Amino acid sequence: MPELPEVETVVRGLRASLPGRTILDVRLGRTDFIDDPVALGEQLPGSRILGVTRLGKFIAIDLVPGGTASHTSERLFLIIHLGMTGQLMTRLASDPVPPHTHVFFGLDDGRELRYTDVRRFGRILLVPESKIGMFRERLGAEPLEITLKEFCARFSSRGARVKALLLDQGILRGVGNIYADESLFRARIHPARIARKLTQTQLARLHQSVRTILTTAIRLRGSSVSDYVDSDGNRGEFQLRHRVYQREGKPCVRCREKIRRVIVAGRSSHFCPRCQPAPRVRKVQRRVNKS
DNA sequence: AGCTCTTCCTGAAAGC
DNA sequence: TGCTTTCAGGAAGAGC
Repeated sequence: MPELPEVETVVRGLRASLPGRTILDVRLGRTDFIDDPVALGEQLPGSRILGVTRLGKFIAIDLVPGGTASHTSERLFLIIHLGMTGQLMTRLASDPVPPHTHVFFGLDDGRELRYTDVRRFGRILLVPESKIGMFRERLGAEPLEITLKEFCARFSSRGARVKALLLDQGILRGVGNIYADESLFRARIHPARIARKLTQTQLARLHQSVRTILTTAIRLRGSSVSDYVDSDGNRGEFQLRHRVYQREGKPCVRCREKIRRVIVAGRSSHFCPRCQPAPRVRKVQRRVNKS
């Protein structure tokens, strides 16, 4: 599923071929995941693409309005979240259309930017430049930019499980289930540990592990475990390097113990019980029946 | 306030 | 074999 490395790979692909193009038209299929579908058709045709950037797991396409709205409108950001099964690809308008393709942006070079999403957990919205600051403020820090000091500040005061905090987009933006589990394994921290009980050494290890895992995953163009493909339709390769994610019952690469899966923060969490020791639980007094 | 659980959706895979 | 059930997950919203 698309997390930071996958979204970064898509963004790099789009950045290579979209800037300078003009959106000619917008065609919509199902729209229940689009904040304001009417606005897409009204505001996008005629607009020119300036650039493509990533904000956490969001793709931001920077546009200059050029259509009927150009005399009033400021710059605009087309924001796309891929959810779980979303795919954003450029194709020739004449290419066959895969099922569950719900949005088509016709371009001035004979191609289309297409959004396909089986489960429609994704999201599409338009944000005017004047409000992009507000949008950005609700997101946490970029995991590849945050300093150790700031990282510790965001974790060491919290009573939630470390896994829940890694997934919280208001703390770090871009980490999802795969990279949370892989980072925790690398840092040798159990996903159910309470964040404020982690030592400085453990937090430092986690900070560095998140960076290492994400950087490596970007280099391998993301993890393709189900539907993920990049903007050219190619799969990633980081799934071949997964140490715990979806490896339940298989031997730990470090100690051979069987990888386990438990639910933490409502999410499947994969870990090695030997390398990532469980948090100490106050033993419940067990009353022994004496008679 | 802070944290966890539930809900949305579909198709693949497991279960019977 | 074929039908039914379960499971996956991002993030909003409900619940505790």
